[in-house]
Amino acid sequence: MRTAPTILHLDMDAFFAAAEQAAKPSLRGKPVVVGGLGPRGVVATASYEARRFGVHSAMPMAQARRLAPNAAYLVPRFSLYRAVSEQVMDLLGRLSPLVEPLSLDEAFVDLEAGGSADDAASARVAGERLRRDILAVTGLSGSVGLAGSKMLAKIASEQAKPDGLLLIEPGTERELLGPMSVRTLPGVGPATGEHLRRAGMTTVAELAEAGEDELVRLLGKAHGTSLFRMAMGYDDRPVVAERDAKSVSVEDTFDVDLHDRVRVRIEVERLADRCVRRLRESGHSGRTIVLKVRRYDFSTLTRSETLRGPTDDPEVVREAAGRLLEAVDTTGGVRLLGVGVTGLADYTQEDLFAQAAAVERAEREADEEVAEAEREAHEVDDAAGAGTRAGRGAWTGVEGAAGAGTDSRAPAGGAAGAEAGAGAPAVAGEGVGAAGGAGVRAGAGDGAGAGDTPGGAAAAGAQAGVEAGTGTGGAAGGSSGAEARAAGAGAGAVTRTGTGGAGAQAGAEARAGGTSEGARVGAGASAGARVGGAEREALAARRWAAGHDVRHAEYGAGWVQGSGLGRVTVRFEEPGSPPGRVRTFRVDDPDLEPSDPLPLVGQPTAVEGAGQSSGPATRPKDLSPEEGAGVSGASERSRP
DNA sequence: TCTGGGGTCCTACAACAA
DNA sequence: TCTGTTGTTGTAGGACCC
Repeated sequence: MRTAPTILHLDMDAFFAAAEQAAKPSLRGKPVVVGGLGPRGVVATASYEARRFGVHSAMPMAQARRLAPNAAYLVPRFSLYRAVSEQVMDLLGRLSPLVEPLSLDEAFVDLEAGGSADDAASARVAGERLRRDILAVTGLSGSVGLAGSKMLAKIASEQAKPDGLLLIEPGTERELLGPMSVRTLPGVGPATGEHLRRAGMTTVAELAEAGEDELVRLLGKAHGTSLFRMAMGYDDRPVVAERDAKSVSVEDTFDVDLHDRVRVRIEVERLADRCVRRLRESGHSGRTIVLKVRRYDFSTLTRSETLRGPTDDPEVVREAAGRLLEAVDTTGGVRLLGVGVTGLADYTQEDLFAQAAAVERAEREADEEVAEAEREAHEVDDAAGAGTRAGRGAWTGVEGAAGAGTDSRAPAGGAAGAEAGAGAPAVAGEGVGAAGGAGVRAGAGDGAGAGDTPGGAAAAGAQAGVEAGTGTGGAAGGSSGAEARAAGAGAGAVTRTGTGGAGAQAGAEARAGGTSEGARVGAGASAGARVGGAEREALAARRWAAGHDVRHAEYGAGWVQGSGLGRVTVRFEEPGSPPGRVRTFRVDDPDLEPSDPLPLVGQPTAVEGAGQSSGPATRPKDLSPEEGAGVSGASERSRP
């Protein structure tokens, strides 16, 4: 607990919804709801206009639609939010090296550690300048809390919302907290709140009066002790800049409960693969595999298994998850499945036996990937696809070696520069590439005919450090490729699979590798050849998801307002433009393609003293910096 | 009229070892 | 050798957060 209010908490106002409003001029001042649009979706964020109708976070989307039928309903665009978040975090980093992000839109900053403030006056100046800078750089508003502890800074920013700043003078904490609801304190949710209410405690003052022993008796040691300290205004948790991830998990809620045991098993394997992908992207391996099952009645159970050593092998995780599934009764239906990995390590202790099996496994996976490809095709999200960007294959996009082409008779893998390649020219999915040699990275590709099942997709390096890739790209094939990266000397052998035909999975891997080129290859072509009418509709709905950015050859940038019945409706406007006009196209209109989010404001040249900064070239008119600058007066909240 | 996804932390209990 | 205690690990579930 410090004597000066130099811990800052920033919370962006209705972040997702505000970002969408900034990106879409026609939505400014209107109710906007961002969240899952499926039958089981929930609200992630509602704009302040939508909140007036009673819509709030975590509310079922169906309920939100009843309350605010005329609001704009959009799916989240995390790529946009991440980009804005990075800009904001960058600004925070200028205040102090000690920045603790809590989520995309929230962070603590230790102003004292950065030398930006050492008393109330300088902290207030830093907080107000930060709000101005955020507005200038992103066009969005954020609320700032300043206090001598993290807990109070967070409470302060909450009280300051929206678009305000509140500073809590050290020494006034108990007086301030006393009349507040127990639910104000971090860690008191619905269950604990109800527990305390039954014990006759509804305000923070009543918690403090009850005493530590009573709270420990009610809530247990850790929770009781920490709650008592918070009620007393004590909180000396430091701002921690770097936190190691402790687990990685993925989960899916299904639109309709799954009853077929085989299908459940397939979904678990898919999730295991996705989880491993995420695990690898984060540079981790893990030791404990966790399976999560939510049943038809919403009861949730988890089963876990701890391995002898950490792994990032998809086959190992898949098998463990499969074993765990065996022990779960799924009769009645499954609503949600999840696969997670905990006990993370930043190295992989590869099982030598698994390495030996890698090649054989890659072949088997190639077959399985065909089925996977169809599924993934439904999930083509920001992987643009549609075969409009023929070019390098997914893996070659990552590795830089020539490989699968988009022709149905793709020439096989080649080599570029110092990289050696060995490939087998393949016509109908038969082909095996192998490469050897220390430090050599080789690419091998095989092309499959239309609708063909790709054959061999195996490659193995003979020595440590060898990386061999095999990719398969069939123009109409929905074919898949498997890359086997094997190392004889035990140096981090990894097996990977990529789906060339569907684009989605390969795209994800390609992005991880730093290029999105691979994401563009051959998605629509394979999907279109295989899916039926209803599925095609679902695919189009995914591709033209409400709110996503598009570009039309003639009309320029816009966003999807809706799609269905083979049509997609686009509003042509962009962050700096006036509200735009709406036009409707066929979902397969060749002039229309998905595009990346545009910056919310023009890139300013300097942020230093944002009042004098060049400012955005295209600042949204209802988010002028003057509004943000006026924090000290009207928008600041103060306690009576 | 139902209840997402990705996390963290805590508690309880059983098994086991020192 | 048996018993009790304590600490650790694995497992399952719950609460909470954004």
